Amino acid sequence: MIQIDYKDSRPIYEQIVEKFKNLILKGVLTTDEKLPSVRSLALELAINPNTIQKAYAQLERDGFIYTVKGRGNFVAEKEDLVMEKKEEILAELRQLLLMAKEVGIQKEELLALFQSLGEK
Amino acid sequence: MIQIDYKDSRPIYEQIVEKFKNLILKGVLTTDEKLPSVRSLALELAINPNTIQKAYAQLERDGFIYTVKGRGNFVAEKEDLVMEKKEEILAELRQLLLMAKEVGIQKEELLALFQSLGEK
DNA sequence: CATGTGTATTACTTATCCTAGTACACTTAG
DNA sequence: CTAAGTGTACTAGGATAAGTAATACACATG
Repeated sequence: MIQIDYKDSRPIYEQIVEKFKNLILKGVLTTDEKLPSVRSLALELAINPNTIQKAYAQLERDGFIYTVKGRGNFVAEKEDLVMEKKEEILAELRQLLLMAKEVGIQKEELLALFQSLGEK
Repeated sequence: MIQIDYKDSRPIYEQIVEKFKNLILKGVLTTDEKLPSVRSLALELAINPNTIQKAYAQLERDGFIYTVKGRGNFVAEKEDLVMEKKEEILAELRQLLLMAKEVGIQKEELLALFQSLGEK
């Protein structure tokens, strides 16, 4: 299901996070589906359970899965995922617009930027 | 002119960068004014010249100063500084707006955000 | 060409990150 | 209620990266 690439310089847990994100985004894993337990996956990949744990914790922070103690890890709703991403972007946008104002970027410049993107 | 705080956990070069940025933004150091040489400041602070060098390199990357080999480091024009900051913000904004589009944030939402900030 | 300037190379020390070992805590099936 | 499966916390070892220093090089100017 998941495979580690030791030629890849990125840490193992990061590779795992990415693979699961792909599986979820592509719909291979669907809402509320159970992920392999930390132990079973650790056994399968011949690595330490804590490394899987770290990957799962990351996936949870990013809103891709939810965890139930003693039961396992499950795929989160895609709706939630999108909403969360939206909120993130809007928050960043707010902050950036404030900075823009401080630096004296004119409203017209911003609106122009806006329009140019909308047209594509 | 500059002082190191050893209780501060941040690296020395970073403290120096910040102090000079403040001095420049507050106008204590004015355009084309010469900064202390790497050696003299290193001597004064009893640290290695390379650490000062690292700080100055950072300040140059950030557009706060410009360097002339064999002559020294000098305060950059404030105009340039602001322009650079502007470009940075606009670039980030462009990227963020693209992401917003990908996630399906509506034009109305963005415009509303714009307006709310403009009114303050 | 001597002195003051920035720069490059190298190495040492320290802090941070990744992974592992182990023990603990919760949930459910039987 | 206990056994087996689950996630979690704590600690420690090893590798990697970051900060600083020592030293030597290169450019500018009087």
